[in-house]
Amino acid sequence: MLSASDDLFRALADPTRRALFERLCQDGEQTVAALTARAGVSQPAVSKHLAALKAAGLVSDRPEGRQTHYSARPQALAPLIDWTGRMAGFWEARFDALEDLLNRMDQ
Amino acid sequence: MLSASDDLFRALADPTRRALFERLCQDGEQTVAALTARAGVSQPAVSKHLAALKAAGLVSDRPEGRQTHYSARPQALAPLIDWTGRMAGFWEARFDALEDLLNRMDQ
DNA sequence: ATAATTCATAGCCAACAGGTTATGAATTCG
DNA sequence: CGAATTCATAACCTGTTGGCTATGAATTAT
Repeated sequence: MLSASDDLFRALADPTRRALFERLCQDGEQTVAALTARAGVSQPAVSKHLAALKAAGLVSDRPEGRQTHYSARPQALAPLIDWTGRMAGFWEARFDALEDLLNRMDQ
Repeated sequence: MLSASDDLFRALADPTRRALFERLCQDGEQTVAALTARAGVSQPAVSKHLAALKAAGLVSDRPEGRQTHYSARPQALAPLIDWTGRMAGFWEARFDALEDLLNRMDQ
């Protein structure tokens, strides 16, 4: 059962990758060089992380001359938001059921 | 910069672990044996996953005799929800700024 | 034309993650 | 007490991951 959002969860699991995505969300489009300058890892490492983010749909790239501009695609977070919502939803549902039960016991 | 929610993201990265958490959210408290029955992996594997989930605060355990009951703690998802909110927030802010700029250019 | 810049890919390596079987501790049943 | 059950831990193996350096392709600057 390989969900499509599997890539999403896995992509966000790495702190370096999350930091890259955060920067793109905050500051908008950036070149690889700009991202590398603050990433704390080598340029090839950054490129690989960006490839992973792209595979998960979290970023898109815009080649222009010899540089590549990357930008965030926060829409890609939707499955994650859905999932957390479902989990919280299940929780509420079970909580409501308990409340119901307690109410009935009260009578 | 090792964030506390690092464990959280990493814990949710594994599909087997997510499935365990989902089951606990849906069906409530479960023993290790019950979880193992549907996990598709061995009992020790399940125990290890549960330990990881517990380390991330996603589940709590309740030892009772020779069995251990696990249950979900969806509150632990809060940092994740916060984070996605911030990312979307940054996005909106930048979007609004762009809209603003376009409006001003329009005049 | 030559040199420099920007990025992606290849190749390598150490560390980690997820799986297994084996085992042991604690509890419960006969 | 002895046997069986339930779970966690240990020991081990393998594939993956994240990092690096080296390199090459493509573009831009001199």
